[in-house]
Amino acid sequence: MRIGELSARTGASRRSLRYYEQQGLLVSTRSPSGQRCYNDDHVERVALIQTFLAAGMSTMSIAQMVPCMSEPTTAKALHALAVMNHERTRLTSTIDSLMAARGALDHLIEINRSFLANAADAG
Amino acid sequence: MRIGELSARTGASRRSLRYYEQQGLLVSTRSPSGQRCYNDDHVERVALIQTFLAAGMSTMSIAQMVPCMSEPTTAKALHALAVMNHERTRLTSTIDSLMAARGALDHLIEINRSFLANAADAG
DNA sequence: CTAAACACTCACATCGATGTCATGGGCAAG
DNA sequence: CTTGCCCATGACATCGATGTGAGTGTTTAG
Repeated sequence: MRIGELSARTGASRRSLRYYEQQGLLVSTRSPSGQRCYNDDHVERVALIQTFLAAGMSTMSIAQMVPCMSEPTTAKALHALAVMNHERTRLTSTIDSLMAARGALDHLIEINRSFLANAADAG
Repeated sequence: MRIGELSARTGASRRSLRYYEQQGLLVSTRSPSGQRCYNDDHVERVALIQTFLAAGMSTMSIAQMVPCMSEPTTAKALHALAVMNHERTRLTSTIDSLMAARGALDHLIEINRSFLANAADAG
């Protein structure tokens, strides 16, 4: 399939797909005229990229974790593992932050409800 | 206290503190010469702001949720409540995304470990 | 009094993923 | 051949919180 179809299937814009390739997250074969060709595996790969990007990872981290431009090497795998552990730690602490924020928000919501109840009584 | 001390106590830069004020997240009284004066309550307030910013909320949302520039009104409280519920939904779905990403990451880590184990056997 | 440390405002720079526009080639249907 | 749609590349724009630097006034310690 060409880029338009991959875009439609994944929800990623054509612009983004080209960007992912430029950043080494995605490879494509090219037709004789230079157009990008993809297969079903690429749909899954883009989904993974989207999952990671949505989690706030940078394209550089993703490229290091899930190389696609070169053969896997022991050295690269070790580096990838280090990056993955780092990102995992970051993810977990971000999740904690978000849960803390949600707790604070719940508290505020409660306060706000009380204020509105009092206002209703008074008014 | 002046801005330097508030910065030291909260970890927010002076630049950020002035920005929060400009965005309506923080108020300060001014000394005759124009310097900002804060009290202990401001330390807590900045902590709350940091919690929300770290959760990816915008200063505008925070300003709507926790107004400090004007008297609370029923209308404003209703608006604040709407924003809070919206942010809460967003937070929850972001947390879900992060946990999904962490799951995907764990899967990759496992694959990577297997690869390294095989490489060690072969090498 | 003086020097150091702090504060003020204003303006410009930064980062990263993505949007958008310009310009031009590729290909199928009429 | 032409019209219309898809694709290619490259350059510039965007957003929001924060960094940074210039130029100037303020407070405090010696």
